Amino acid sequence: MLTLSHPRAPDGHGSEDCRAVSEILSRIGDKWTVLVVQVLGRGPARFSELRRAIGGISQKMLTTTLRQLERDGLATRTVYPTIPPRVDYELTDLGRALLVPVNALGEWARENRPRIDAARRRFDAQVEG
Amino acid sequence: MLTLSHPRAPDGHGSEDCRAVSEILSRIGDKWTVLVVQVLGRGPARFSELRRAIGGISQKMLTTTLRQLERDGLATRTVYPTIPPRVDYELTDLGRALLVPVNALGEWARENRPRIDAARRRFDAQVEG
DNA sequence: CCGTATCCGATGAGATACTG
DNA sequence: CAGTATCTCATCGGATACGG
Repeated sequence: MLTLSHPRAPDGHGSEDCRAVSEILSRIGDKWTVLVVQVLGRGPARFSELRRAIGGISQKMLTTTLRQLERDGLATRTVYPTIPPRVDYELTDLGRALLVPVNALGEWARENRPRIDAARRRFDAQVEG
Repeated sequence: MLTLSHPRAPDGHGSEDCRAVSEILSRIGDKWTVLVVQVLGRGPARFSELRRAIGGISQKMLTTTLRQLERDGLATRTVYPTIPPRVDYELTDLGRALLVPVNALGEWARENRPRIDAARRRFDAQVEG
């Protein structure tokens, strides 16, 4: 199932795969996407709930981020034509699947953040000196 | 014990952790960082090798990306004062550790890209219609 | 309540030219 | 070969105002 046309890569990662990682990361690596996905990971939520749960996000960016998630099939948008209007957002199966590797990365970030911070301080001290 | 339904965060992820994911993703979610990390994952390489291995990166961006990796303690920079000069870059243990969750995300991207593309086509068709 | 439209500053990133 | 400096353009994201 896995074609290994390139003998170079250590364990089956072709260079197309590298581009794939890069693209998905550029896609979800913006300021708000993963935060929204993680909040939605706790269950469906409406617009204003999301906005409150994520502190500091502007209305514009929340809308934009949610539209992108919808477009990519990671979340669904359900409109209840009541007055006042109510809109629910919910992760799709695809969105929930994404949460797995994202949380793995989160775990890594949480564990290694002190090391990164220390490295930065060392580097900046060197440069300044 | 954990319930599967609505209530709280599934397994002990506080909101600080969410921010941590977000920050690390914003850090490595730029256009070139993961590509460079993945190439370095195959072993040490010098500047021009990296540049060739990654097609399309400008000299400026490669330098910038490598400096950030160095600053964050993810890669080392070794200068050989020969003529012409030679500079080797290599992943640190921290950098290699990062490769694990990044590759997991890459695996997800590779597996689900067709689904994302299909969702996008559906969405765009709707909007246009 | 849930958006869209617009303006604007900050950052990202390519092209090019120059140095040790 | 490896890197810096500068210019330029595109995109990101916040603030604000308005509409259904």
